[in-house]
Amino acid sequence: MLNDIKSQRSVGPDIGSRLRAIREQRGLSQRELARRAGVTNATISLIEKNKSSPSVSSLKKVLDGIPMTLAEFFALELPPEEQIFFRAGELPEFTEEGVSFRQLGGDQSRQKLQILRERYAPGADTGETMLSHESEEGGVVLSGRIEVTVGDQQRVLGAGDGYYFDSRIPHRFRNVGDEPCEIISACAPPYL
Amino acid sequence: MLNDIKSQRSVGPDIGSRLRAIREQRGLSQRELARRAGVTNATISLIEKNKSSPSVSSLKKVLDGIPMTLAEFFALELPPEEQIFFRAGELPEFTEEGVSFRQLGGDQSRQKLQILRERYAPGADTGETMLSHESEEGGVVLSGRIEVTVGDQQRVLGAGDGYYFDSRIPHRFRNVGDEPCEIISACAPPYL
DNA sequence: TATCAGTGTTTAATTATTTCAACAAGACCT
DNA sequence: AGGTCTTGTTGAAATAATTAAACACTGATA
Repeated sequence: MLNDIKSQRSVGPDIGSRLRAIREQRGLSQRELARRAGVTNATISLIEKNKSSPSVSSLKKVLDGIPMTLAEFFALELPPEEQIFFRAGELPEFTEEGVSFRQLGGDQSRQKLQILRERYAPGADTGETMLSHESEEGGVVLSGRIEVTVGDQQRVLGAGDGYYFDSRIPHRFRNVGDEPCEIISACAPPYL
Repeated sequence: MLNDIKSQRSVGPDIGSRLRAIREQRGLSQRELARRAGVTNATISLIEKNKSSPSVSSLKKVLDGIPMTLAEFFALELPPEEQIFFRAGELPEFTEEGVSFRQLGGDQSRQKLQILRERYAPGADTGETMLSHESEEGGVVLSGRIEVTVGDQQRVLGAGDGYYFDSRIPHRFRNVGDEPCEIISACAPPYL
């Protein structure tokens, strides 16, 4: 390599910008992060400028100083949005306090399976009293961001992320973003 | 480094085992993967035996030959107990003749509900012999176009369209477009 | 048996990364 | 102004990763 790793063959993902963004977001200087990570500040500088592609073990040391796992770090490169085109559906729609449901298959009372296309307006919430029913349910987030609480676990899911749990565990959905969140979910047996 | 990266300071996560497991699962030899990735077989061997910690750019090259993203690779951390949340790249994937399935919720044999993200390559087909099983199933098309045959009914669905039927009725899915088709589907009880 | 094609491993040479140390620019204080 | 912090960057030396080529092993075939 001469000077810039990109001068060769545009090799390597843009690790540098991501690391810099994360570091700056946490208010750490290159030297401070280097100290916590047990590397030199030069290493941080070179990585951030994409002048070297760190070994996995080096990158792990750096991330330990943040701290952040390798999985979390690389998860940030996931597709920004799902490319989905919707045409006007024939699905019946039920709206209630910022949450709209459109359901596949007309009569849910005679079905084993309930499939919904859910839309949460910004700030919409299934409510402070947690939901709980005799089912199992799961879903995939299409767009937006939603905070899912299941028992004592809580995470914010984005496009492409999913969930699956026993519906008897108290749960709650809340759109914590500033844009609507769309989910395709399934529940068996149906929850009315 | 002297001989073994672990002789130094037990540095680095166990990248080697993970890479080896993935490679063997796909039925690739070290040399074949090396050829696809544009590296030498020695590199693969050393990485798998944790005798070298690959640079991120090298690891990316290797994963491109599988193919798999860095995020997916590092997201492959085994569920400690019951897994509720799934990151986008984290879902286990099964591919067969142009159709790939990624499933929410690890163990389908103990679940009431099976939720899949399905991807049909252009021309992919569930087969001339119609499917039939004791379930009910439905889904929503995210992108692409797919011809769905259920009993004596047949339709081509596009993005946003959906379906729901009794799985005992013989059915078949076929990508009649020239681009991949993605579907989120659900089935209860699971069809193995 | 001999041979061929495949596998994974190992060593020396090459190439890349990391360190050590110095440098330049900016902010802040006296 | 001059100090004195801090910041991020860069060059030469030290260290680690990658390659190229050979090795040893397995199973299939003639």
